[in-house]
Amino acid sequence: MPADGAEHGSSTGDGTVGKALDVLDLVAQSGRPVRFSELLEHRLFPKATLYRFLQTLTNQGMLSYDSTTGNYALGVRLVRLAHAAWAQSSLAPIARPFIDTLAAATGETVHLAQMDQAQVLYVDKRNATRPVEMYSQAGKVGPAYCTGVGKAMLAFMAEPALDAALQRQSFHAFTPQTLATPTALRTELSAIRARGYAFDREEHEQGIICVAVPILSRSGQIMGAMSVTSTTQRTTLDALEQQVGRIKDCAAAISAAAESWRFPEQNQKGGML
Amino acid sequence: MPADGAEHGSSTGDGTVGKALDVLDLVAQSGRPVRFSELLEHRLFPKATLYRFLQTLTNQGMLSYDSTTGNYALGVRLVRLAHAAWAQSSLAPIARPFIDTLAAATGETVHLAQMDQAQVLYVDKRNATRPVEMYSQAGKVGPAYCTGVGKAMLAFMAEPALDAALQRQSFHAFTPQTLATPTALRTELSAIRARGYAFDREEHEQGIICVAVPILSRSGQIMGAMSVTSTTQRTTLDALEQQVGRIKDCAAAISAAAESWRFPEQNQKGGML
DNA sequence: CCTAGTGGTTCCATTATGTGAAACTAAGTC
DNA sequence: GACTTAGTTTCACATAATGGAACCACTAGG
Repeated sequence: MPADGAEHGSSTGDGTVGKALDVLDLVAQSGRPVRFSELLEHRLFPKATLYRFLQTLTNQGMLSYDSTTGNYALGVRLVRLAHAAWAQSSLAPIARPFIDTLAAATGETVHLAQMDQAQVLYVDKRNATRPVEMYSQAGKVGPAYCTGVGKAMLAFMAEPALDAALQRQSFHAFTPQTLATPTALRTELSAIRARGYAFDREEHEQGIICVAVPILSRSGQIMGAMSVTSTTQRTTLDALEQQVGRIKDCAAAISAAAESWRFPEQNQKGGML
Repeated sequence: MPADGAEHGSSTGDGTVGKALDVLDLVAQSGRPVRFSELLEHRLFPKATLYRFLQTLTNQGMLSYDSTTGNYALGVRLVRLAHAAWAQSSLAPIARPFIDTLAAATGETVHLAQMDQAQVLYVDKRNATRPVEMYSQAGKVGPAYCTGVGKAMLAFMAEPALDAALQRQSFHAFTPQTLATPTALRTELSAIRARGYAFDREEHEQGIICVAVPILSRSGQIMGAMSVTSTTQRTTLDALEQQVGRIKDCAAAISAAAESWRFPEQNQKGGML
C-alpha cells in the first residue's frame, strides 16, 4: 500500500507501463522532436523494443510522429490530460485568487510549487509586471535542495519520504551559498521547521533571494509551498522577511480553501470530512 | 459524457500500455478525485486488474493517491510532461508573438487550435479586452464539425484522415445553425477550401461568430488553425471578414516561423530540410 | 458477540504479452 | 554495385499481465 507520500519508482520499475512512460520521459527530456536513432542511443531499450513502444505511444496520441522528418515529439493528448490534472490535482486553481492578491500586495514575483519526483514543480507563477504564461512557466521543474519552496517543503515532509527525497538530490553547488551536502541541508531544514518558513540566500542563482512558506493541510501534510521572490538589487532578505506574515496568511487561506474544497460532487454521498 | 465531440480512441487497443492509458483517461474524464470503486463501476477492467493499473500509475506519478480519502487524481507528472509537450509539439510557443500582435490589432479574442483525436484542442488563446485567462482555456477541447477552427482544419485534411475524422464527429445540433450531417459539412468544407477560410455562424454557441484560417505547412500539411472570435452583439460576420487578410498574414507568418524553426540542434547533423 | 455487507488488497495458476536477436528493407554514399 | 546507416518486421521464447477467488478491515444490524 503505497501511501501518498512523494515516493516514485521512476527508473524502469513497474512493468511494461513503467517502461513506456520512461520512453515518454526520454522524449520529454530531449526537449525537441527526436529521431528514432537518437532515442536508441540512450541504450534504454533494444531496438525492437523501443520501436514498439514508440508505435504504441504514437497510436495513443501520447507522442506525435512527423513522417516527413521522422521525428517523434510529445503528443497533444498530454496537453489535454494536463489540463485535467491541473484542475483536479494541483493547488493552482484553488490558490489562484489568493496568489493574485499576494502578488498585487507585494509587487514581487510569487511562485506556487508542489513536489514531484523529489523535485520542485512550479504549478503557478505571478510576475507582478507580466501576465502569466501558462505551460511555458508552469510545469517547469527545479531542484528542491536549493530553492526556497523546495526547502520549505522538504522541511515539513515525514521522515521516510524525506529520506527518499534527499537521496535523489543532486547537491550541485550552483553558487557559493548552495547547501551542497545532505548534512548541511538537514541542519537548515530543522531551522526552517522551527522558524516556520524558509529563505533562499542566493543558493540557486546569484542575486536571487526569496522567502518561502509551506502550505500544509489541516492534518499537517505538506501540500505545496509558495514564495515571494526578488533580487538583491531591489531588496534585501530582511525586507522580504517583513512580508512573511502576509505570506503565511495567504498560505493558510489556501490551505483552508483546499480543505473545504473536497470536491463538490463528493459530499452528496457521505460527508466524510 | 457524450456532451459533444467524438469518443476518443479508447478502444483498449494496444496492449498493456494502451489499457493503462485508458485508466488515466477514466480518471481525467471524471473531472475530480475518484475512489477505486467508482472507477470499477465503469466495468472497464476487472477488480484486480484495475487495482494493479492504479498502483502502477500512482507509482509513476501519473496519478496521485490521497490515503486519507482514498481518492485517485491525475498526478503532477502530467503537468511536467505537458510543459514539454507544449514547448515541442504545439504551435503555441512559435505562434505566441504573432498571436499577441493579432489580438492587439483586432481587439478581439484569438484562438489557436490543433487537431487531437478528431477534436479541436485549443492550445492558446488571447483575450484582448480582459486579462488573459489561459489556464482555463488552453488544454480545452471542443467539437471539430461546428467550430471555425475545426472546420478550417477539416477542410484542409487529406481524404483518408478526413474520412476517419468525420466518422468520429458526433454531429450534435448545438444550435439551429449547426451543420449536423456529414453531407452538409462536406459541402461546407469544399466551400471553405475554395474560399481559403472558414466562418462560424453561431454553429456551436448562439451569438458567437468567428472567422478562422488554417495554418498550413509549406508542403500543404495542416498544422493548426487560428480564429478571431466575437459576438453578434459586438459585430457582424461581414465586419469580421474584413480582418481576414490580416489573419491570413498572421497564419502565414506562423507557418514560416514553424518552417524555419525545424529545431536548432538538429541542423548540425545533416541539413535534410 | 455474531453475521452480513461493503470497499479494498493480495494470491496464484493460466496464458496472453512483451521481448529482443537477428533478418530484412529502404535509402543514401562512395 | 558493394557498403553504410536508419528504420521495420519476424519469431521462438520467457516474462509479465490477467482475473477469479480468497482474504482482510471495517461498519452496520440484529
